Amino acid sequence: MTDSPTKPMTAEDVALDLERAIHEHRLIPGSKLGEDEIGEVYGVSRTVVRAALQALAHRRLVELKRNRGAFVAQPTVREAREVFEARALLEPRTARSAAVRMTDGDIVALQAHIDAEHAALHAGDNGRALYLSGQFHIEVARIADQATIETFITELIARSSLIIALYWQRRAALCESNAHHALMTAFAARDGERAEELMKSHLLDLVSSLDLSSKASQPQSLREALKASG
Amino acid sequence: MTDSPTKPMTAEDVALDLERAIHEHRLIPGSKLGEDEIGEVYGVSRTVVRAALQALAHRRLVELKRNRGAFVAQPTVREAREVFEARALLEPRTARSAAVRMTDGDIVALQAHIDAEHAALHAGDNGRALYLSGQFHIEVARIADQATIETFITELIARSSLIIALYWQRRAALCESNAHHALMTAFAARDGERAEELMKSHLLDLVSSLDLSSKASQPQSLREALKASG
DNA sequence: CGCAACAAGATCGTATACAATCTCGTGTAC
DNA sequence: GTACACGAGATTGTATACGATCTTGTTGCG
Repeated sequence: MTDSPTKPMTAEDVALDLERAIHEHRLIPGSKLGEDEIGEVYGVSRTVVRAALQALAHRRLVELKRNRGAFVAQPTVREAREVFEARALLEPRTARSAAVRMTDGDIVALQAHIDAEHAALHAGDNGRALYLSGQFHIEVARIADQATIETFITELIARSSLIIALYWQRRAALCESNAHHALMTAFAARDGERAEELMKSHLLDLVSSLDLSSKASQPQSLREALKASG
Repeated sequence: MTDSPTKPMTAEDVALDLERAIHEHRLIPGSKLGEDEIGEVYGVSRTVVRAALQALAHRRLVELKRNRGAFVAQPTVREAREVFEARALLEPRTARSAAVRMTDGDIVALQAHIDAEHAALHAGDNGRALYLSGQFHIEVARIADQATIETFITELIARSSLIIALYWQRRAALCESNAHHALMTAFAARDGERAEELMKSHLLDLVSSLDLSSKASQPQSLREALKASG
């Protein structure tokens, strides 16, 4: 089990790993992503690192500043509202389609997903719990069998993770527990109408758990944030 | 006006130019996009060409095949259906928002857009007319003031152009003329409800103008197509 | 003492070179 | 005559090298 001759990772591998790290809040918004640094970590050249960063930039997960480098994106309040507007347009109808097409196997898989989320939560691994709660939404889109919409939702979920990192205010519990469980009952009953409504309220709850008062924290740059605290 | 000392284009410039060419059907689905060839055309190195192609690949406009190169994407029948499903979810509600927020200036600009489309059509420039008809939808999204949704719609419009290139059957007239004009009347009246309904029917009309009988033409590769004709 | 100009270091942008893989034509065996 | 195997050519994948730009510490002037 030597790890020295690890076969070279491709750009997509690096992008996926970075995306996971961002999703789990191991990389926080604003973090600098130096090309040499990442290349050294994964044992690849800057060429593939750049490709990975460009891919993430296109998904709006990192921001590329010319001659300055790549940073984990910091969605503005406006972008946060837009992301949840888009989710409100896409996800409820997708949940309805999923409810109709849902197989028994899908239900088992979804329930296992929720269980894993709870397990991570009880283990104190909030990052992983947050990641899994996002994956739940993506699973629903997959079951709805709409790959294009699934791609959009996947991007919106990832951006939502950044938004939560920046604007979360209710630190009590991860919102999902109840909402996702309620959705499961609608799925089990193949009740598309109810699934659509539940998803709609779930998204509204999510938005209301954020602090999007416009004037609030948008630390455009680390320097800005430090200035303010000084 | 010498063009020899043209300053070097950036990757995004190349990507935009290629996207326009695809959108105007100057590049048809399946076309090979050789890196050296493109680099020579735009006077840039393969490095920037690769970045441009990767950007287009992420927008699903080109397909990257490992060790084989980049090709203009050939959406399958299934992808075609999915694209219009997604548009059906996003565009009607967006048209409603646009109608409410519409300013007099917006209306003038939109009307000018339609006029340009008709002019291109009468000039026989079908490619440009198709491009402009797509831009109309994007303009609506811009007026709705939802940048995130606008990004999605922009991608869907571009993919729709590929789908039209592959599956168009009514060659009579570009579908837009009437539908877009009708939308304008709803916009002028700030009638969001009507704009939403009109956009919905417009998209349904679009789908019904395609030949999506599953077994039909999907020339996976140029070679396949030529084999069949031989 | 504060501020602006300058220079050294670091990081990114682009081009080029080399290695890996695939395509396709040629030759040989059956 | 057909089919398979081999090799030359071409194309992509990756790494490295060099130039441009930005950051930052220092120095000199006001």
